[in-house]
Formats: sequence, C-alpha cells, structure tokens
Amino acid sequence: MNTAVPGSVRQLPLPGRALEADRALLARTSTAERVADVLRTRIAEGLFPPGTRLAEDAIGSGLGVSRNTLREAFQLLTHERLLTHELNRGVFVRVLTIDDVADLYRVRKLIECAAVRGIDSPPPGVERVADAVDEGDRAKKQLDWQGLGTANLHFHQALTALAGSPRVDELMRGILAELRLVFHVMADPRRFYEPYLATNTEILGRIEVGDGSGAEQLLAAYLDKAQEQLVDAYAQRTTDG
Amino acid sequence: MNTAVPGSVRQLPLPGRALEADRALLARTSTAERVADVLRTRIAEGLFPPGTRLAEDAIGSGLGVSRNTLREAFQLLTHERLLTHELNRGVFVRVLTIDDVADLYRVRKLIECAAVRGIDSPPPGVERVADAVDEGDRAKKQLDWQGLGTANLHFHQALTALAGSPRVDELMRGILAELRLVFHVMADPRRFYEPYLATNTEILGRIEVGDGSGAEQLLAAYLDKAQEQLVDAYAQRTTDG
DNA sequence: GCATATTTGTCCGTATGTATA
DNA sequence: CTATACATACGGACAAATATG
Repeated sequence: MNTAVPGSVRQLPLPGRALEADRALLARTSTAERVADVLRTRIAEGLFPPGTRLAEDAIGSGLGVSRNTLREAFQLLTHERLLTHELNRGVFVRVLTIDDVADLYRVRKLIECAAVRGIDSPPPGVERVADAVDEGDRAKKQLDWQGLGTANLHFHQALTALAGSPRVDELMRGILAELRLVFHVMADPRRFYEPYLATNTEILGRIEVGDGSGAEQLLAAYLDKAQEQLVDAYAQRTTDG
Repeated sequence: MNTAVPGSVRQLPLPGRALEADRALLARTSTAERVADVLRTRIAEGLFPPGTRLAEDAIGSGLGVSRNTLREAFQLLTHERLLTHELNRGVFVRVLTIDDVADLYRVRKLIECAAVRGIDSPPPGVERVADAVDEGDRAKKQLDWQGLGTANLHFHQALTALAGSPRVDELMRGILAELRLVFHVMADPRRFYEPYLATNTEILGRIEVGDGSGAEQLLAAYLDKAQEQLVDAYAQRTTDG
C-alpha cells in the first residue's frame, strides 16, 4: 500500500488516505477525481500552458499516485477536452485552434441566447444574474481585473442557468473551461473585461423588465465582439514565436 | 443477484473496426475505447437494462480484458451518463428519472429549434435531412419499425448538424444515447414512430423552402408530443411491479 | 449483531509495442 | 539502425468496503 517514502516531498499534498479525520469527508471522491481536480486547477490558472506534455511518470511521482490512477484522471480531463490524448505518445494540454474558438462562441450564442429569448417576465434565477453583476462592480472598484473576469464568467453561467436545465448548465461549464485555455492570451484583462460590465448591467435590466428579445440582441452583439477580440489576440499571439 | 454474463464470449472479439482509412489517418483506438464501444452497444440494444450492475470480474473475464482496462472503459461510459458509479459498490446501467427525461427534451428543444430557426434559404446539409426522411420511408415500406426509429434519430441528428457546430453535434449524440436508455419502454415502436414520419417530411419541406420559423414551430410541437408519450409510457412502466 | 466471503479501490512490476534522438 | 524513452495492457497484491449467511 502507501509505503511512506522517507524524505520524499510530495509537491502536492494529496490527502490520500492519510488521516482518519479526513477519511469520512474525503472518501466520497475517488483519488482519480481529486487528481483531476488538481490538474484542472493548474491548467485553468495557466500553470500548465496549452501544449504542455504531461508525462505519466513525472506527474504521477510528483503527486504521489500510481500510473493507473493517474491515467484515470487523465481520461476524465481528456473527456472534458482540457487534454488531448495521442495514442502511444501521451497526453498534452489542449491547444485550441481558431476554429475551436469560433465553435465555442457558436455554442455560447446558441445556448445563452436561447436561455433569455423566451423571457416575458422576470424569471426565477434572475437574482443570480444580479449577484454576478454586483460581483463585477465590486471587483472593478477594487481594481481586481482578474476578479472582474471571474465575475463575467459567473454572469454568463447565471444567464445559462435561466434555461433551467442541469445538462445545459454542465455543457456551459465545459465550454467556459475550454475558453479559459485561451483567455490567458489576453495580455490586458482590464481592457478586455471592463467594457462588458456596462453591457452586462444593461442585459440584466432587460431581463428584469421581462424583455427577453432585447436581452438576446444585446447578448448576441456582446458575444460577437468578444469573439472578435479574442480571435485577434489569439491570432497575434500564435503568429509570434 | 448473480446476473449471468450476457457476453459469454470468452475470447476477445473486440470488433477490429480498423477501417483501413482510419489506420492511415486517425490513431488506433485504445482497448478501453473498444470495450466501451461494445458495452455502449449492448446498453443501447437493451441487453443491459437500466439498473443492471456491471461487475468488474464478470465483464472483464467475459471480454478478456484486465480490470484496469475495463475500469477505463467504465469511466468513459460513466462520463457519457450511461453508467453510474457508486463508490465501493461498482457501476450500474443508469436509471433515468422522469426529471431526466424532461431535461433531455428541454435540451433537444433548445438545440434543435435553434438549429433551424435562423434558416431563410436552403442550408448546407439539408441533403442529410432528406436522406433521413427517405430512410424512414423505406423502413416503413418494409414494415421495419426498429429501422423507422433509427431513421428518426438520424433525422434529428441531421437537423442538429444544420447548426454547423461539432460540439453541438456531440452533445446531441450524447442526449440521444441517454434517451435510448428509455426508448425500450415503448412497447409498440410502430405506434410511437410511424406518425412522426409525416411530421418529419413536413419539417423537411419547410427547410427546403427556407422557412426556418415554420420548421421550428413544427419541431417544437413534435418534441412536446413525443415527450408526453414517452413520459406516459415510462410512468406506467415504472409503477408496475 | 457478528464473522466470513466477495468485490472494489489502489498500487506495483513488467512484457510488449511505439515513437524519437 | 540502434538505443532510449515512453505508452499500453496485463496480472498480482493487499486494504477497505460491502454483501452474505
């Protein structure tokens, strides 16, 4: 079993099955899922930039889990499209193409617009949309541009939740996780996110008065513009070298 | 409850779907994926009805693969929502609730209607929709009601493809795979599918003349009715012994 | 409620196949 | 072409959880 390797420093203190106190709480999730969580966070934070190869041996010994367990975690993330798996070559942090970005925005437009279109009175869940706008306001006042970006994601997740479908919610979580692979190319998050706060406020206003089709139009325009900015930055970034 | 291994084939006849075209271009598929294919097919065909427990030992020796490989396959299918995983208890073929069915149709309505709404001229890909209608016609003439059901699935996949988004296509594949978990409760596939052939033909007609919003209305009505029939049959089935 | 058998969760070692220096 | 590094898949081991009598 987990033979304690003397002096071996685990870079990531995976709880493992170490403490009985933790056991009751942590036994709910499998080791593979915890490993996947750790890797997902690192990828989202940009610690593992797109294209990075994740060698089984290095990651496995670094996290103190066996290769079999690690492969399970890799598979979870591969299914979430955060990793790509090349047979007999290993797994890599996904590198999105321009086409991928276009498709992600195509899906967002389809989902988010559909979620607000049918609104003709203030829908249940509108509070969460308002909360996300507030979150963005606070972040802006504190000059926390990263927080502004997070608030923007929450805003769009809240919009999506108006559709009232768990599966659509999960789809959107995946879509936004994929997009985070690409958001890091935005050198100046302030210039990218700040203008959208006003738009979000406006969209919220339309929803609160039951003007679904008005909200849809604003949303569609926002998504087109955001995609354009992102593609520009991405094309520029990837032609450097 | 010792469920006899339905796949009593001791050997490993994993369909070498190594189409020569694949060999050259795409990488070979891993063993786990081939195992997942086999299990997916058995589930779709109703050989493993919802609730069935898939014991590692039985399935693994039945298919002639190791436990590790099998667990990889289980994880793939769990992520597709075809299996559920209970810690320390194993994996089971998913049992959908009425709420699940409602959500599946909610998503279908959102996706499929959005895919046809914007149409104002015959879109690229309309041939595939026409092909699916033809497929249904042929099946009906041959009194092949199972084939009629398959053609209906193809019809809706072709509609979805009009959105032109790989991610939406994949989402719909997953949605329909989940629904197949439930289609088996329809005792009389003829009565269920046959009436929809006329509707499908009508929807195709609207698309071919560029009447997207007309197609959308027909589609929405179809989906509501199909859901109602399915929920009725499902509720009846699950309240029986 | 207890003791036992079965099954799962995790990990290891390794033979074989595959890509790259 | 050989050598090296790595991925694949297998079988075995043991602890922990569950099912069974």
